[in-house]
Amino acid sequence: MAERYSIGQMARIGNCKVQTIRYYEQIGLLPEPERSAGNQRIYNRAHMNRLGFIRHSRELGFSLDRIKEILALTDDPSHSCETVDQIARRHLLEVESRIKRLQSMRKELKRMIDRCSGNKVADCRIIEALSNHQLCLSERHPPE
Amino acid sequence: MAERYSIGQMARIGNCKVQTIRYYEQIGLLPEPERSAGNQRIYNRAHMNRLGFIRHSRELGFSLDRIKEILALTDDPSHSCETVDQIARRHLLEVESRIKRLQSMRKELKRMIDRCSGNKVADCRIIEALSNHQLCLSERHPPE
DNA sequence: TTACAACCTACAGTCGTTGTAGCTTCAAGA
DNA sequence: TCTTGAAGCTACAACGACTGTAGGTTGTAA
Repeated sequence: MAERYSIGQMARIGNCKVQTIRYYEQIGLLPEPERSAGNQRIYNRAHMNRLGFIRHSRELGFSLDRIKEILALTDDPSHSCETVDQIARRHLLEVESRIKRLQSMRKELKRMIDRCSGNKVADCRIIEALSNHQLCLSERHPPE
Repeated sequence: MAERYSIGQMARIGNCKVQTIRYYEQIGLLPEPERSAGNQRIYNRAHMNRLGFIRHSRELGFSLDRIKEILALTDDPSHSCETVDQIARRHLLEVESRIKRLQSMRKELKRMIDRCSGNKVADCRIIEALSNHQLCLSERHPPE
C-alpha cells in the first residue's frame, strides 16, 4: 500500500535536481529515507509532501533556515504556543508583504501587456511601481 | 535639484549591503553612476528606483537574469511588441502562481496561529497545504 | 585639523544549488 | 538469461548571488 518513490520521481515532482534532494538530506532538511537492497533511496508520500513544501517555499524566496524553522514547528508538536505564535506571525507578516508586492507587480505587468497590444512600450512604469520604498519600510518596521 | 545619494543611502533603502550594489554594477544590472572628485559613487533617483525594483524582485524570488530581461524591456522602448508581450506574459504567469501559493501559505499560517491560541499544535497542515503538487504542475504546464 | 565613519579596490568565503567523474544497480527487451 | 541504457550512488568542483575582510582613501563634523 505504502507508495514508494525513487529520487528521480521526487526531483520531477519537486521541480528540482536529484542532487538538490541529496543536499537537503545532507543538511538535515529531509530525513534519511530507507534504502533498497542495492542502496538506492526509497521515499514515501510524507517525504514527497515535505519536499513539496520546501520547494514551494524556496521558489517563493524563503531561506532554508527559515524553512527549517517552520518545519521544526510541525515536526515537534511539543513546542510552546508562544514559540509557534511568534514564528508563525513573523512568517505571516512576510508572506503578506510578498503578496502585496506581487500584486503590484501583477498590476504593472498587465498594464504593460495591455498597452503593448496598442503599439509602443514607450512609458513602462514597472520600475516606479515596484521601487515603492514604502513597502520596504513597512516590512522592516511592521505596524504592530 | 537633482537628488544625490551615496552608496550607503542606497543600501539602506534597498535593504541590502553596499557590496551588493557594487556587485550589481559589476554585472551590468545597475549603470555606472557619476563619481565625486574623490572617486565616490553618486546616485540619483533613477538609480534608486532601479535598485528598488531589483531588490523587491529578488526578495520575491526572481533570478538576476530574469530581472535583467524585464529591465531590458523598460530600458529600450524599441523592443517589438511580441518580445514585450512574450516576456511580460511569462513573468505574469509566474507572478500569479506565486500569489496563489503565498495565499495558501497565508491561510495555513492563520489557521496555525488561531489553533494555537487554543492550546496544542497537534495537527499542523501547513505542509499538506503547500506540497500541493497541482500547483507545481500547473506552473510547469501553464493553461494556455 | 584631526578623528572617525563611510567610501574605495581586490579578493576570499558562504549559501544553495548544479555539474562532472567514475562507478553500481535496475528494468526491459533480444 | 544476458545485456544495455537509464537512473542511481559517492565525492568533489563550479556556479549564482551575495557577504566579509584587508588595506588603503575621502568626507564631515567637532
